[in-house]
Amino acid sequence: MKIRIVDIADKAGVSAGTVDRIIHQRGRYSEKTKEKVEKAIQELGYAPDIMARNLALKKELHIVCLIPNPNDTKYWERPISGIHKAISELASFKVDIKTVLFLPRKDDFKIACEQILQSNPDGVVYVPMFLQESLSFAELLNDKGIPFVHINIHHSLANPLSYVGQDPIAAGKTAASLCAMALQKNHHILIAYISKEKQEYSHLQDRIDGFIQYFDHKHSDQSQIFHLDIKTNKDESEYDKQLMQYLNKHPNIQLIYVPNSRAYKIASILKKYKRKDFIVIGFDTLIENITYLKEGYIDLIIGQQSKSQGFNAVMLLFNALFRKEAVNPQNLLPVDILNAENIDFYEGLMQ
Amino acid sequence: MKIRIVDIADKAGVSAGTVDRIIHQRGRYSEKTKEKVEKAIQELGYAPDIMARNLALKKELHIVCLIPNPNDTKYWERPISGIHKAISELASFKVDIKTVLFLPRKDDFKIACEQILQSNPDGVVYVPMFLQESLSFAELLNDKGIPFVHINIHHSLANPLSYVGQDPIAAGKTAASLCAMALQKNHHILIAYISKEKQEYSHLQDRIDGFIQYFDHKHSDQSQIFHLDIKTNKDESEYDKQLMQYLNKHPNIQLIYVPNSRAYKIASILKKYKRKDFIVIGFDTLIENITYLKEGYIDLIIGQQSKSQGFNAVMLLFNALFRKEAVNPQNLLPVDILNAENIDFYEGLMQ
DNA sequence: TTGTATGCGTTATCAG
DNA sequence: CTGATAACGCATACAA
Repeated sequence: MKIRIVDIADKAGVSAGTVDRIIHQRGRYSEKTKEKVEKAIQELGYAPDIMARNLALKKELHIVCLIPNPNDTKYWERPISGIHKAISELASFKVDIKTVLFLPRKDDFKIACEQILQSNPDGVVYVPMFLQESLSFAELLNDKGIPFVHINIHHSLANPLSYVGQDPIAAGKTAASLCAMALQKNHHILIAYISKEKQEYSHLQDRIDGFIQYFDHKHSDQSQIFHLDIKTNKDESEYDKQLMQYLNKHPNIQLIYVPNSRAYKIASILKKYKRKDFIVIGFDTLIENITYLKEGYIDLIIGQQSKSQGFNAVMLLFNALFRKEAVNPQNLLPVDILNAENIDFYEGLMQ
Repeated sequence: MKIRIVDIADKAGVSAGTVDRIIHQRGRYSEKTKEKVEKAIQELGYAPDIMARNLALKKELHIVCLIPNPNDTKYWERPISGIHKAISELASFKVDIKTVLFLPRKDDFKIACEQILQSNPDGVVYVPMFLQESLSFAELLNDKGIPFVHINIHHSLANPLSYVGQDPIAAGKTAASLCAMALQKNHHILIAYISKEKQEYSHLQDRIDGFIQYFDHKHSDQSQIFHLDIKTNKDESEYDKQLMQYLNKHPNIQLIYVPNSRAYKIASILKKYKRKDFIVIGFDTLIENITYLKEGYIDLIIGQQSKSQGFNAVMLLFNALFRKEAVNPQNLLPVDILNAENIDFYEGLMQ
C-alpha cells in the first residue's frame, strides 16, 4: 500500500497543496499546520514517488563536470566515458549534465571555474588539480550553496559533499606487496618515473610513500630501493640513455615501479633495448599501458576504475540533489590489480 | 524537444489510442494505419517516457531469482545481497522481485522450479547448478516464453537471455600467472582442495584447466604441479594429517592453489601447524577466506564480484523486460586479484 | 477499426 | 496563509 501526498493531506486535515509547500519549504504556511503535517508524514511513512515527481517537474537540474582535457593527458578519457554512461542512465530524468574541459594550467582552470559559476549550476563535479585555485573555487561554491564532488584527487580541506577516487597510499602499498611477492632474494627495486614540469599535486608522492611504508614494516631483506626521476624537458634519446645507464650501473635491479600513469614510456625504452628481464609495475589502464602489458614489457598495472570515478560522482550528486539522499563523504574505489591474463575483463574496456 | 505519443498521432492523422494499440500490438487496427504510424514514429524518432509509463501502469512485473540456500554454502550470501541492492534500486518501479532458495540437491531444485513455473513470472534469474535439471527448466521457460538469465555457472546449451558471471578458465589462468611470478626456481605447486561428495558441475575443473594451460604455454622451468583431492567424508583430524603428510613428503612445494572457495579450510590446517612458509592462493571473498588473508595464511584471493552477479542479472532482466533493451548474451565479470592490502576496498565489503 | 476520457502522484499556478 | 485544479506522458476502459 502506497502512501501518497493526498493521504497525508487527509490525515492532517489540510489540502495537498499545503503539504507540498511544507515538504519543499516554499513558505506560506503556519507553524502549527507544519507540525500536523510532519506528524502525519512520520506516522504514515510517506516517501515521494520519483516517477511522478519527475513527470510533473518543470525546471531541470543542472550538473556540470570540470575535467582536464584528455587531449593533453589521455587518462581523462575514462572518467569522461563514465560521465557519459551516467548521462545515458539519467536520460529519462529532467537533468542536464554538461562537461567542461580545462588545460592543465592554473589560468585555464580559473577561467573554467568562472564560467561555471556564471552558469549557476545546481551541482558541480570537478578534479581539484591545483590546490589553491581549487580551494577558492570550493569557497565560492559554498557561498552560493552549490554542492560539489571531488574526483580523483582528495583535498581534506575543501570539504566537498564527497570524494570519489582511490586511496593512493593503499594503492602504493598494494603495488609493494606484489613486488615483495615477485622479488627474488638480493635483488633490488627501482622507483622510476618520467615527469613533466613539476605537478603541483598528483598521486605520485602518496603512491611512493605507500610503497615505502609497506617495505618499512616488512623485514627488509637484502633488497634496496633506488629512485630515478627523469625530466621530460630533454629530448627522447637523452632519457632513454639515462634509464639504461642507471640500470647497467645497478645490475641487481630486478623490478621497476612506475608510480605515475606513464609506465608505457619506460616500457618503450625497455622494448627498444630488448630487455624483458625486468618486472615492471605501473598505474592506470591507458591503452598504451595495456599494449605493453600484453607484450610483456609491463607485468602489472594498478587500476583505479577511472570510469567509475566519473560515473559514481555524477550519480551520487544526482541522488543527493534529486532524491535528497544522504551521501558518504568518501567513495573509495577499489585498488585493482591487472595483468595480461585478466585485463580483457576489466571495466568493460574491450567493449 | 520531446516527442510524445500525441505528436506521432497528429503526424499520422490518427488518435493517441490507435498509436498506443499499434505500439503495444494489442490488435484492433488496420494494416495501413499501422504503416502510417510506424512511419511517423521513424521520422519523429519517438521513444516512450519511462517515468510516465511506470506511473500509468496498472500491473506489475514479476521477476523471481532461484539461488542456492546460503545456509549450506556461504558463497551465495553475496549474490543475494546484490539482488537486494537491485530491489532497492528499482523500488520506485512497478516491479516485484522475489528470491527462492533451494538446497543443493536435485530434488529440491526441481521442486523449486515447479513452484516458480506455477507462479507464472515475467522473468527468471537462476543458478543452473544441475545440468540436466537446468536444461529441462530452461525448456519449460522457453515454452512459456519466459526469458531467463543464468548466473555463476555457464551452460552453452540452455541458451539463456544472458549469462552473468566469470570466465573460470580465465580465472585459472590469472591465478597461474600470479603463481608464476611468485614461484621460486625449482619449487613446486600443489593443487589442493577439500571437496564434498562429487559436485555435478562447478567451476572447479575449469579453474584447474585454465591453470594448467597457462603453465603449458610457458617455459616449464623445473617446477612440477601436484594434485591432492581430500574428501570431506572423513573426520577433520584425518584430512589435516593427509595434507601435512603430503607436504612433508614433497618438501619443495612452495605454493598451494585451491581452486574452490574453501581455501580457508587449507589455511586453518596450516595455521594449526604454524606453517606460514607457503604461498596460498584461493577463490572467493568469503569472510573466512578474508580472515586468513589478513592473518597471512592465504596470500591471494581471486574474486568474481559475487554481488554484481545478482545485481547485474536482475538489472539486465528488468531492462530487457521493462525498457525492452537489447542485451548482451554474455556479461563477463572481471577476474579480481585481492590480497591483504587491497581487500578492504573491494565490492563495498566493509560497509 | 478508431477516438475519447479518466487516472497515475506530483508540481505549480491561481484564486480565495 | 490555504485549497482547488490543470498540467506532465502514458495506459486503458469504454464509447462510437
